[in-house]
Amino acid sequence: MIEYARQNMCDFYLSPAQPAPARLDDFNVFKKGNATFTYGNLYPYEMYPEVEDASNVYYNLINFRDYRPETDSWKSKVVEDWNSDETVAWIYDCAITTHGFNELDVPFHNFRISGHELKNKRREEIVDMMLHPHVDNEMSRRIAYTVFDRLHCRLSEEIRQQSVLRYPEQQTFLDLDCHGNRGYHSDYKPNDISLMSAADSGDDHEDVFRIEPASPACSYGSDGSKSGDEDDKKKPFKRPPGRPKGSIKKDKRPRSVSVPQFLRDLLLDERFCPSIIKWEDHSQGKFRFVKPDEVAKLWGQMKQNDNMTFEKFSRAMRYHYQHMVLVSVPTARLVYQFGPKGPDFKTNNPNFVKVKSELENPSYS
DNA sequence: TCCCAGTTTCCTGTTT
DNA sequence: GAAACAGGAAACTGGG
Repeated sequence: MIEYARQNMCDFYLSPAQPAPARLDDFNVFKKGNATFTYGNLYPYEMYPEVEDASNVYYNLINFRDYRPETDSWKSKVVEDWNSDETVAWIYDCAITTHGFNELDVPFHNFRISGHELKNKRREEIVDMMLHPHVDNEMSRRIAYTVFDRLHCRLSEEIRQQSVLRYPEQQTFLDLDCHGNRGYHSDYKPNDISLMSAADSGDDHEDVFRIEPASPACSYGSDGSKSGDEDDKKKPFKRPPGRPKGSIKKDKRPRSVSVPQFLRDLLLDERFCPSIIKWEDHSQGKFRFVKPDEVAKLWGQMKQNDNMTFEKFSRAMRYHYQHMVLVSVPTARLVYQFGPKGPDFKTNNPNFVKVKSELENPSYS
């Protein structure tokens, strides 16, 4: 039916030569007179009770006119090299084919951009692009999050493949795929590459965390000096403070995400908020660690550092007090606050509180 | 080469 | 007493 509408009705009633308002009128006339059945099939009322006119269908049909997902050339290219057609085709494959979203809910025309532009979009920018006046905001946000995640999974995979080609003997955090993280035994799947997006430089630390306690080359005392006396042999290996020497320099990569950005990303991600971290007072940027060790573990996972603890992580957080990126919240334990120089943490749904319609239609969440 | 920002580790002391 | 917090110190990295 959709195909029929796209190929016939749309072409007939929505001539490209006509100005948009006229075409919308035509479509409404068409809908009222003849095509209620079609309209009902495109937007089943039980799923979209808020849809009361044909404009939604109209706008999306318009989108289809501009959009021809015929190409699959994106499959053999890196995101960076996609042209606008390939970007749109990938969006279709990702959102519709793979994740089963309704094709009429995706404003494809907003995604007629190059892969280079797409990969530089932030999560909220993707959300903005996905928003459409005639599509439910929560639905758009859900699609956008899916698209964003899949995009960064793909980018991660591209980097991983390049990394394997360049350093086949080395294992980096990028070996963590999008469906589970090697060595991470938790219910949480930190597959949101936004959390890792710019963390490529983190793999410079990979050697850091591979120091074996028995390694003669690493027999440093706690004061950082070499020592080989009996006491040190008895004591378990104690890593000296700071980053050990010997990290291999590689290609220049973007600087890692900072601790405040990492926290912000967790708080804006439904998979982590409110299960392990949540907003205490979103208007003030206050948040609470629900499972501080899990957050630290995620940070360590991202940094390829199995030794990360909340104690160390919180020290990194406290470092940001001095620049007012974070501010302390006295008296409240495990509660911190973004400062005036902190990252943008705006969201219209802190802690992902279910809206009424979602509660009434749990199958749609 | 130097400096700075950011991070990690260790540590001591304080507060809850 | 344990956990959380605060912050100094040192060592390191990447970037300007």
